[in-house]
Amino acid sequence: MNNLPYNHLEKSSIISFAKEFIGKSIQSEFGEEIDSLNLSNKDKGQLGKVIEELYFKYKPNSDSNADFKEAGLELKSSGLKKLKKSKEYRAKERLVLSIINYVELLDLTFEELFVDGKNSHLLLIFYLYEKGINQLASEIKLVGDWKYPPEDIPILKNDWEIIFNKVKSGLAHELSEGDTLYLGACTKGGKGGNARHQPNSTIKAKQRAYSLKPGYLNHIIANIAQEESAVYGKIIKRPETLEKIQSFENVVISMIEPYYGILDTEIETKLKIELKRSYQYYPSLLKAILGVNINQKIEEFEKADIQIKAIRVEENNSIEQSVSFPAFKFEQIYEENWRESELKDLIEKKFLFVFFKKNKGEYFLDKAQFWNMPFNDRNEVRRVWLNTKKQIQNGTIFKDYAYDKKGVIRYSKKGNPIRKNNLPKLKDSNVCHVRPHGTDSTYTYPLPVEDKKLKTMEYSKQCFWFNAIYVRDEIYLK
DNA sequence: GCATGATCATGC
DNA sequence: GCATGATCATGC
Repeated sequence: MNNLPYNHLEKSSIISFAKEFIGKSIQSEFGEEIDSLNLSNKDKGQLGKVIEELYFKYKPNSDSNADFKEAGLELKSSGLKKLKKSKEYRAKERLVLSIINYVELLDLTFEELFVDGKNSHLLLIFYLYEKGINQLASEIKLVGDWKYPPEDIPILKNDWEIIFNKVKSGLAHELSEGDTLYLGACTKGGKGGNARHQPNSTIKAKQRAYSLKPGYLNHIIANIAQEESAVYGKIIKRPETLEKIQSFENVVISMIEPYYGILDTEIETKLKIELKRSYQYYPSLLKAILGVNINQKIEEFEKADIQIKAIRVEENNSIEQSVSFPAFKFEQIYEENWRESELKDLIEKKFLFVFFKKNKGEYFLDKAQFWNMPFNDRNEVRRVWLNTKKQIQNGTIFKDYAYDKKGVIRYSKKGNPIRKNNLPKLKDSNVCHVRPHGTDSTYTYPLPVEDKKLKTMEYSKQCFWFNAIYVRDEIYLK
């Protein structure tokens, strides 16, 4: 290893050498050598491994040591996607760290893994992801190293403990990324064939790896790119606050709790703000309670990728409105399988539900609670997703127009014909359904397959909804 | 009063 | 001009 163009014993040398790779690609620099590596199709996705071998001329290892074991640096490559609107970069997906060995896990401490061990100091090489372009030909866009700052350690440790305790209790098969904030337990490996034994249970569990969740990875990216700016609003100013109250969730709840039982308008008065009665009223009120400007993002929520939902509850404890998500792209569902689907990612996230309850015609803040979807319900969502996909594949979304008693097509207030569809309905599942979600019904997304009845290649935007009854019974009343 | 389709208002 | 979080509107 004496002829290396960097000093493999020194982190700083490795990092600065890595930065020289920015703007290039494996294909552009080592095109002819790629073939000599005899990469299997599986390896072709492992850009990090190839970079290590061709660029660093360093033999990769997959044992429990870090990749650059003398220097204690773990090399990770990951994709960046460029946002269309803002042109900013975001993580294409979570960053997968070491495999969670369910049996040996119980011998390793958090510190051995994330403070001193393999995952403690990362050398991150981000390539620019573009659809249809092989990783090896992708441009290296951003390079930097990452050590967990002290204020993140309590949250990471708490995450690790949640994973640890679930495995210890024989519940490895029920692990979910929504269990945790920054550090996730993501599935790794393809369909079937990857079931592992776990301690204290005879049920086999999917293979999973520790991962840095997309929100947290975006935070890292922003730091490395020096783009961290005032658009983030911190809830937790000092790490000590966190250690004292034990968990991030408790900190957030303890900030909302003082407003329990108080009318929305009184909360405005207390906070010395005036909000308009728009559909954004309750989300805005919540941000104000958390001490964040309305137009700011909340740093911890971004890092942990927490989904906030403001819900109105009626006097008889019913919830009238189902809970919407962003509109999906028909083409994307058509192309994806469940494991890599957007919806699976979404429902594995952690949610913060804040309930505003009606009393004599006015709403007061009733309670706030963190939640993530139980294992069995996630399977039910999968079923609904598959049914949705089937309609898209078959070109059978459109069912019929809505007619009045005289047999004339009904039109909406805005003058658009009302169309009924075959997508999964409220009654088809006790967890979720599909309904329109756009500015109005003329806002469409392209269809991958022509709609058989409508003879068009587009349809009104739709999204998945949590059933209102599900939210009431499984979250509000629990 | 529920189920379903449609749309509002804001912010980027 | 559209994405989004949320809520409205109408028929049955």
